[in-house]
Amino acid sequence: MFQIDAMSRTPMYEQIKEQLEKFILNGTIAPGEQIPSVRSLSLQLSINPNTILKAYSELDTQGIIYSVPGKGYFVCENALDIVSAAKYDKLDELSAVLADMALAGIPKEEILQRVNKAYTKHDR
Amino acid sequence: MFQIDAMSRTPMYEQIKEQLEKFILNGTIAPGEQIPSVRSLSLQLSINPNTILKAYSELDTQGIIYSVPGKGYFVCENALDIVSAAKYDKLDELSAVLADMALAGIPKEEILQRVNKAYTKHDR
Amino acid sequence: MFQIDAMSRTPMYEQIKEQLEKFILNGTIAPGEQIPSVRSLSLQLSINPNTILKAYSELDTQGIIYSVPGKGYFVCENALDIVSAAKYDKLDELSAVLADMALAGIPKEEILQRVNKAYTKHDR
Amino acid sequence: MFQIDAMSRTPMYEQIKEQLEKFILNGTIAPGEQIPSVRSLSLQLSINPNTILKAYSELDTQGIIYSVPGKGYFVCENALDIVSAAKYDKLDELSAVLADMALAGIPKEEILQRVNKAYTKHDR
DNA sequence: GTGGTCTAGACCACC
DNA sequence: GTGGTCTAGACCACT
Repeated sequence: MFQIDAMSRTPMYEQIKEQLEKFILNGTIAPGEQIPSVRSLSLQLSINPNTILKAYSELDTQGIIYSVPGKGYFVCENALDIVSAAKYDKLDELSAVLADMALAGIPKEEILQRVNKAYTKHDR
Repeated sequence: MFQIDAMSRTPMYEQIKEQLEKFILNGTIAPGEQIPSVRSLSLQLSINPNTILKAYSELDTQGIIYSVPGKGYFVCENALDIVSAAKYDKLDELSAVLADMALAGIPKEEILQRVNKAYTKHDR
Repeated sequence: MFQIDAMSRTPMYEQIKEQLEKFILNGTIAPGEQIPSVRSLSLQLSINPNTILKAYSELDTQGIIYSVPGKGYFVCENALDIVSAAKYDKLDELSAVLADMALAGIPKEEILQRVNKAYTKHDR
Repeated sequence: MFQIDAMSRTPMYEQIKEQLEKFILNGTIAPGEQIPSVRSLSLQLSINPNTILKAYSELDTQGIIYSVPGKGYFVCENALDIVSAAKYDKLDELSAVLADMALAGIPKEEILQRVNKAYTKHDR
């Protein structure tokens, strides 16, 4: 389920956060559901438990998951809203990237094609 | 001309690189032209000269600028092509971001609006 | 009667202890009276019996309740005094919190209002 | 300056957070000022650097301090507001404690005396 | 079994 | 020198 690239320059704990957010968005993990325990995921990915814990506790701080000590981590009921809102916050960043690309002479059609691809994939 | 945000988590030398690339793309600095010296820029931004040097030498490695010992740094003739090509390489990254946003339920119109804005600004 | 919040970061057994102490203070449960059995309470709250047992045995150690093997747990005669004394011990902690709030610029009136509210509610 | 009680049940990193917030509130450390480096504080308190880092990065997340990699941690300009707001959020918790104490028969005068003490100390 | 705190030590990036 | 990531392993509290 989870897949980590240890060579990537984006930290492992960030990769875990991103993937879990993705799983929440696409419904692989539903609100209220329990997520893999720190230990089990650390074994599965052959990663140190502390790394998993860091990812989980940051998601906890953001209100996306919550911990029940002795039982495990669970997805918050309003997790979907929070994750979506976070993505909205990245729109300005997107605008900056687009402006760069426009400046670099990347044709508008190239961009639009990518947009369409992203949104038709979602329709399925 | 250059502006650095010390609070940002993107390294200062990266910020310098990005800004210089932008200046090359929008024609503020033309190919063959000399760019600010390491010392002058370090004074202007009150930044350690080593930080400027790191940015410049990476741009040098990429073939975007070149150094003439004793005179300074100059923009390569084919700098524009190289910078543009680098932006093209970021298209796949863009696709990934777009897919995320589609999944997050951000309306396609919102994206298209941003695309149009970026490209009309460029028309000027 | 008892209500447990599994999402809270305060342990369940602590919540049970606090609630039972509250019931003793406000007279819902009188000294000498029997309290819910470990098994029945565990069923009612859908909680592991060990959790209930831990709460009860700590209250036992404190001299607030006592167990009669084969019959159940009962409230000690002097339970009220012991619980009250425990609350007195928290006064210093309260002072520290108040000092913090004073430092944070919370107006004294705001505090006094809360004090009055707590004590008028008690008059009822 | 900082003092940690390793025996306390409140985690060391929490103690560090609390003390730093206190220093910000009482003006010992002003907004914009640099705070002790992770390493220096770890040496001074004979505590592992990771423990300091955990405290600092949580304060970073809360927007109370910010890090400039390679330079150190600094107090945010609006740190005072954020810390004060956090204390306000604890008012409801205070109300609950007060209600408990009222129920326990602690005389109102005892409470008022503590309130006055906290607020006259602040007047100095 | 679960999460959570802490330690000791390594390595990297940035300044 | 600074912060930041990651590992390995210990110990505690909760269920």
